[in-house]
Amino acid sequence: MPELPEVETTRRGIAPHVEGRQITEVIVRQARLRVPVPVDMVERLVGARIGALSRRAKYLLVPLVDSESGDSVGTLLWHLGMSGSLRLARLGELPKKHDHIDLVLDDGGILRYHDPRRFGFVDWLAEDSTADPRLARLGPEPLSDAFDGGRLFDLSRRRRLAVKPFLMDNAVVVGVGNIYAAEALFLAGIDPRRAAGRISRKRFDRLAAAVREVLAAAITQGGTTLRDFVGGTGEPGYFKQRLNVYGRDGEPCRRCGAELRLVTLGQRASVFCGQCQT
DNA sequence: CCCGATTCCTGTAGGC
DNA sequence: TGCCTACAGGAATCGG
Repeated sequence: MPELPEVETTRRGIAPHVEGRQITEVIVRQARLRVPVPVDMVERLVGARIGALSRRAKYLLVPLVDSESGDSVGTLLWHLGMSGSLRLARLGELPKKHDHIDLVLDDGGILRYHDPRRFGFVDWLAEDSTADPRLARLGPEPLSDAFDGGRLFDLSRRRRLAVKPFLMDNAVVVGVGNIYAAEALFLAGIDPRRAAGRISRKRFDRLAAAVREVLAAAITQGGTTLRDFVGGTGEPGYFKQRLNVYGRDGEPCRRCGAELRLVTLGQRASVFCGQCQT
């Protein structure tokens, strides 16, 4: 499911094919997504040109400029939810079930949004996208210098929340969902149930490094495909075979052989090794 | 402020 | 075999 590495994989996959292209037609087959598709999105997009794609947290940002003047006309804020994917199709390629939105481009390409569970959305941001509250409240990018063990330590003092939901809080650090939180905690040797406020600075340094390591490795592998995630050019991600704990409860720990345990933290399944993670 | 619970959605897995 | 239920989960929101 799309966490940061999957969104980044999508961005890299589609960017070369959509940047600089003009949108000639927009087809919305299902407007009832997590956030309803803005009613005026079609008229705003048709004729506009796509600028340089970027990513913030798990959001894909698609800037649009006026084809004539080059002036910014706004930005699409796209979230893939848990089952969404954006991929390239060719003109004439028939939509399948759950292909909710097509952006038809002037070279015959189609940017096609597919989302069976409709937890994703696309919304319209006017000129100054940083003012949007969904972006303004976000913590630092995990692969930036602003994220480190010191930040985790400072924000966690006197907090009794378990470290796993703490790490998944977007105000702490963005882009870390259930899969990569579990994997990073395994790599750092930290029990996901441990209260965030009772973890040392040294162990948070290890955790921050583990978050960076697992996200960078997942991006290299094209993300994690559990069921149906595909990158921008339609290929699955290959990080699943590198997973140490996520989805492996009852199976042996790859490090020590102990049976991996399953607990619920913050209403999320959390798998860990009771031997390796303390 | 902190944190747990609830909500949205649908395909799939598991139980009986 | 087929029906039913539980579960998957990001993030906004609510309530204690």
